[in-house]
Amino acid sequence: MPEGHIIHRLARELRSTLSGSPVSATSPQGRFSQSAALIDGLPLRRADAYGKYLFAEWADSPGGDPILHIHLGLIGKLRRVDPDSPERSTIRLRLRNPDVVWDLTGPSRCELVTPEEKDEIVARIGPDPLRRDADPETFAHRLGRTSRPIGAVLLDQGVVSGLGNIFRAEVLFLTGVRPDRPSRELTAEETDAVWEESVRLMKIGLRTGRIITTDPEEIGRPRARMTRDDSLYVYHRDHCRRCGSEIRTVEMGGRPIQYCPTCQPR
DNA sequence: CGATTATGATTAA
DNA sequence: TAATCCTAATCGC
Repeated sequence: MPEGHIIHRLARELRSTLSGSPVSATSPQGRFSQSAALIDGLPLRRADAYGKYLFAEWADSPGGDPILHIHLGLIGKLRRVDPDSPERSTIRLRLRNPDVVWDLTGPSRCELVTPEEKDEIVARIGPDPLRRDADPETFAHRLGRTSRPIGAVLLDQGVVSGLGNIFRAEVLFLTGVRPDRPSRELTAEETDAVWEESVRLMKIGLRTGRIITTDPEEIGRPRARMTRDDSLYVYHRDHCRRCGSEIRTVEMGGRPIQYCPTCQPR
């Protein structure tokens, strides 16, 4: 159940824990056995995140270097587990080196791709606020091209990649934009603000490993000591964390989004 | 113990 | 829009 910041953290952790020695790859569940065999015993060359898409590239393969593409979807998990933990039947992929074990369960995508296929995937998705090479102008351009509500557009990974249901609600709260505003009718200032808030919030997520969008000054305690009730303004709340107004929920982009009718005027 | 829910996205209709 | 995929924690009875 991750948004982009979690995928970036996973890429970083895969790099730091799996580099340096050959990695064994197995599929206790069986569904990925054939592909796992193709990367079994290879060294990790690199691991990167683009939005919610994770790529692990392997070296020294006789048949061209394969790239493992993972997308966790809504329920997928990639977690570091105790090296002695049992091989449960839901583990699609287990990666192991002399020190650590990683288990992948419930992914919506787990496949080997070629470098060309990876490039196609990356080319298809919009800029990722967590990447240095992200281009805000591409984001602005794609926002201006559609009349769909901004709330739906922020979930469209072809427009901006890495935002999920929590970040989109909180970004719109912090920029004072109602989710039902037609995307192309946002002012240039609002569009800039939506991008900048996405960058700022996701960086905090990357640093802390949690989605924390509230201002520590406003809340009166540091982020490290915030409870669930402190950390968000509108997502899954009954009342606005800032003004106390009753939060409204509407369906947008196929999923519920919350907003504050007071802090987010039309 | 079955139903529901969850930070997602693709495919079909 | 709806159906579908996949897992696991939590909820309601």
